[in-house]
Amino acid sequence: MAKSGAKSQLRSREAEGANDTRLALIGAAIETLKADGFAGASARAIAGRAGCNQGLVFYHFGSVVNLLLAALDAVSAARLEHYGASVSRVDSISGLVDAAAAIFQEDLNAGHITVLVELIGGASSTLGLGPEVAKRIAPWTQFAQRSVDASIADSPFDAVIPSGDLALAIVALYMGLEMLSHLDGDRAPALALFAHAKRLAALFEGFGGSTPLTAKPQTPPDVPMPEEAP
Amino acid sequence: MAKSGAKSQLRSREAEGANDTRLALIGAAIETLKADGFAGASARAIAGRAGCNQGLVFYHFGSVVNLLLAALDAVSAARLEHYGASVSRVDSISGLVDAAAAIFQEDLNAGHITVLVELIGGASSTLGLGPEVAKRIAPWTQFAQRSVDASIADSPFDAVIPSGDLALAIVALYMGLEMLSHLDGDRAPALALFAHAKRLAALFEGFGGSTPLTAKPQTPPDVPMPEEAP
DNA sequence: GTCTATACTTGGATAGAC
DNA sequence: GTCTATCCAAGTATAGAC
Repeated sequence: MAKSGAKSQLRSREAEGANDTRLALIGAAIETLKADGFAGASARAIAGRAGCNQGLVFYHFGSVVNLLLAALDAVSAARLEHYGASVSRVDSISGLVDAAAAIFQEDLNAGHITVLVELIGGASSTLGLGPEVAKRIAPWTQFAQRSVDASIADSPFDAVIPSGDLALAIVALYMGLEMLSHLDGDRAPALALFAHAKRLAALFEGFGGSTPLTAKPQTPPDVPMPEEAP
Repeated sequence: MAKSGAKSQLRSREAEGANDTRLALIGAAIETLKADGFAGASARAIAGRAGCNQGLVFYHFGSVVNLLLAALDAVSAARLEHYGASVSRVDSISGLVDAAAAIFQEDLNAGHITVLVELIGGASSTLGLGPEVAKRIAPWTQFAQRSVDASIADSPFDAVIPSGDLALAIVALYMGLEMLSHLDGDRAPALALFAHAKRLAALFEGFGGSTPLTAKPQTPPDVPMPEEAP
């Protein structure tokens, strides 16, 4: 953040400016993690991107790692809110796959998952980071499990695999696809998987007997999703 | 590597010693990537673990990144050879799942995949590393595809999802499960997934009609696997 | 709150002795 | 081929001026 031009005489204005730099640093930390990874996310690189001084990282967050965790918090909160909105009106497997495909494409293009993946990788080198990151991933798997429960409860699916284990697999697959797609810059194969998943979902719905095999069921939501965790 | 004690007078002995340090450095690089991640894999840390001087990293490999890539080559070669031996006598889906479960447990306990995952994460921060890592992952997905082809060709599976896309998903899931298990130190949920996969495989074999639903087919290999890529 | 300046540490890489 | 010594760049973190 540049100097605040004219000196502000109101406490509220000063606090506002301080909050602006906090947000600017968090945003810059997110972008730096996406572009340069954990190893490249230094206080200097982040502050440079935010347009402010390097020392402010330590003034506002105490350490670089704390800033990175604040960045993860921000990404996690924003994405979970968006996921909830997308999935709230889904109550079929193929509908869930549709929503997941759209969400995944967004995440892939914007690099949201990269933030998560880089911090997991960085957790190996920074003492104490692992548990903090794990704490922030839990809501993702919980959300996945709730979504699976809501749209699969009455299908034959939950008989063969518990929703908790399926949620873990979904999150793992999500992260793995992000890594591979990000690595060779080719998003097409990962997106193709969702097309296959949709076909499989239609197949399962056919076995369930509730919906035809080819048609895409767009039933109105009669069972609202539970509220998001705060 | 410690000093070679008595001075060796044979060229072959000297070359032997040099190769020993090369191997020691590669082994130490692998262990350092597992323990301290990409960000912690410095020339000093690796050489310290190998018991030799830091300068030898640059003498033998030119740069730290080159040593890390050599480490990935070593892990990749060793694991692919082992995978090939495990899968070579498999020609059913449930047999493949059995082999994959055993292999995954080994990889998880030994941390073999961590080497791969850390290098992918590090590729974001080091210019030019990405393509080199991608080049070394290709054999893994190719192997997965060949294995899927060999044991699934006559099942209804390949009608709904091409083996190439399925192979990508398997590798992605493999890496994602490694990351999550490594993060919170709990391997049980990932391993539970393989039990579910086995049940699913038996289900598919039942639909295929070629094998009974509960029995594990252990037919001798009549179609040898193709040779490994060099 | 923000900036400049600086102390301290670690890491990549090279030169030269043995 | 290996080691010691060293240079230089980059990073974390703090102190003090504004």
